[in-house]
Amino acid sequence: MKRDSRLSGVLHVLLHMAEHRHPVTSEALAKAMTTNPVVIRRIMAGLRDQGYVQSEKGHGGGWSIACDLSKVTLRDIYHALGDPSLLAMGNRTEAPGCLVEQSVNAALSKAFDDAEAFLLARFGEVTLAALSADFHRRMLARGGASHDLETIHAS
Amino acid sequence: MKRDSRLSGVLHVLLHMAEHRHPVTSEALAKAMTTNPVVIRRIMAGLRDQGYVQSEKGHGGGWSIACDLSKVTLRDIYHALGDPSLLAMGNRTEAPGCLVEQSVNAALSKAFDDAEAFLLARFGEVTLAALSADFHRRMLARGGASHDLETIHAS
DNA sequence: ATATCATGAAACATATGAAGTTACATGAAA
DNA sequence: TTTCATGTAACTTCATATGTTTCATGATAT
Repeated sequence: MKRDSRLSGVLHVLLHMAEHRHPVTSEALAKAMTTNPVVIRRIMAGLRDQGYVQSEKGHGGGWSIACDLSKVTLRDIYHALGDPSLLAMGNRTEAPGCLVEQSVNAALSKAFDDAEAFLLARFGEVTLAALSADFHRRMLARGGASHDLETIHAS
Repeated sequence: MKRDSRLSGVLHVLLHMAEHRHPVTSEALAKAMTTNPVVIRRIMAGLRDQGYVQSEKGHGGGWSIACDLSKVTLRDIYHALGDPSLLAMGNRTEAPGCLVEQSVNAALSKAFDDAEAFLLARFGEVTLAALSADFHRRMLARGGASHDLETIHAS
């Protein structure tokens, strides 16, 4: 299965935005992500609706953080993306008449549901602030280079 | 993401086969699964290679169980299918130069890897015999109807 | 022998959804 | 009023599970 990388992408964007005082345009973010500005706007739409980020039009416009990074977890961001599928596997039929398939579904569903709950719980343990802090640690370890988005991505 | 239902499908097939003494044809299995015989052969190929089932050509041919159901787990079957993706999500880039993305990847990869290990562990706890036993319990609860594949799926 | 049955495998079609792209309307700032 | 940036719709592209057709291979029954 082709993997959904929206969560990965949106986190990347958020952490870059956190390094900027001023709004960052979709175009600048897209360049850093090697993608298209519309893709950025698309994955940011849900976060804007939830108030995690805000967008401004016109000169000096762009995206900026609108929340306390220490209060928002990966799970919150996941929900803001619209709860995309976590698992690549699923049951063949949801409400089968066949008793065999009911047994199979029961066993698999339990495992699937538990795995999803497990993953969501993990997401809930990680705040955006923790991610950002980890980034700053890596930055220092590498020699404390610039926080600038373009500089980071130039390497 | 569209979900992969091969594991679900192959388990359904195996449990039906377990109810038959004689080989079951791909066509009969396909009819029960409302799919195509070639699809059956395709998902069974890996299991045959691993020796969990065997196939015979010609009159009276078809598929039959070739293993001890109490010794084979869902995890074994999963591997026989070729280790398909378990998670629908993944990192945007595997080996990013960007330190921000490295932080994101590190956090997500840990959660993803743990969730996969969790799910595989669950699979490893369930034997085919346990699934079959669960089916028989459901059968008795419903009044102990026929084990016949066609009868089961006629309902 | 040969007709029939069943698998094995290749080739192709279909469907779904993420990702990428284009185009244009909306609205804010210089 | 020109420029910039987002908002949104529509479209293309791509990957992959699933479905289908076709024919070769081999086993069994008559």
